[in-house]
Amino acid sequence: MSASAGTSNRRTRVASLRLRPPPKTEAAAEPIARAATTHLEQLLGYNARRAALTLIARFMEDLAEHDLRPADFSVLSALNHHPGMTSRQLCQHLNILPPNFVGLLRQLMQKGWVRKIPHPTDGRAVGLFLTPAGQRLMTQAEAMALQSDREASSMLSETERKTLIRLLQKIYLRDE
Amino acid sequence: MSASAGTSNRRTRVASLRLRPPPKTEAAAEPIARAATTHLEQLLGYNARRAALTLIARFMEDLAEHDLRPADFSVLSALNHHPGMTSRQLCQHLNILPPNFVGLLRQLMQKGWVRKIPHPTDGRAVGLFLTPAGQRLMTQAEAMALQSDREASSMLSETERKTLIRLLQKIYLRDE
DNA sequence: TATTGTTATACTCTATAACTATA
DNA sequence: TATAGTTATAGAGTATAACAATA
Repeated sequence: MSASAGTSNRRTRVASLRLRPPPKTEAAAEPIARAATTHLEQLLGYNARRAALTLIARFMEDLAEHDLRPADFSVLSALNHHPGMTSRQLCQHLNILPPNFVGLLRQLMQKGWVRKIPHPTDGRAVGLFLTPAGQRLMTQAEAMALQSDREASSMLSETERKTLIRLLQKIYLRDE
Repeated sequence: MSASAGTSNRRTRVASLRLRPPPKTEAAAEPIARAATTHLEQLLGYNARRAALTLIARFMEDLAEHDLRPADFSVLSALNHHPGMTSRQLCQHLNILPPNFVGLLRQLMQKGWVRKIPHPTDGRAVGLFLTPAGQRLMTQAEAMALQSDREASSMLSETERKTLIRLLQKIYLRDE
């Protein structure tokens, strides 16, 4: 999402060009703002993306206070609940390509949140574990994530929230 | 989304490492696959993103047959229904940063789908219009988009689909 | 021969600063 | 002084090919 998404929410003040004769009815400059996306709004994919970007933008702001990005959070959360996963396992379950995981993991280790422990019998594999500092971080970060997510969707009732999650899962769980 | 998302949907065959003593109950290698994301699945943002990626992956495949990417489609669709919009207007309403729009527009013009018409009185502004070829393309592409979106969400009833769109819009329309 | 982890690399998307020409 | 459009550039995120060490 572009930076302007978060900051330039005011309406455009650019005058309509009227390069064509204006329609009979009063279609001024302003209505274009809504109408321009009207056709896209029929698409479920478009709506899901817009909502996801709205929710995630909020989530990312809050994560940044912990010096984390979404991928970091996903990895640390997985290790928090399933210590000892290997790089390969994490990549498969979080849909990260192994070459892209190398740098990510290096950062998490440099920050002192993750450590490697070689597998006792398989010299290729290395188990990944949160350090005590990593565990403390995730206790905070996971609570924050839950709260952040709730606040960003505070316009929904509890029933609506549950319905929404159920329908969204119906879409993507089909794929697995 | 990584390429593996579309192709490597089979279950992992990597054995669990068991670097720690296994829990009392039978926690084998396989259950990790589901459990690893269990905590994320409570988050609306996570679910919206997963669903959006699923829907959009399908959409992108179909778009590619027309040599289009999502941003191209958005721009052409806006121009299809609102001819004469300026670059600035398109950028604001589709949330594209002007510098990133330059190359995108250049491609659309090279492909013969869009043309510029200078504003008669404002020398800075240029109106954008679909060419006849661009109009023919979008007649096909928009029909395809609707069908693609329907098919990718065919596991939902018509009522569920409408509910889902309504709830998603409730989230992101708050922002505008 | 297959798998784990890695390096190098490239492409797309997104972002900022700063320029030009017009108003 | 402000706006429309542009250039150059940088940073994420994501992708592929190929390698060394180990099984």
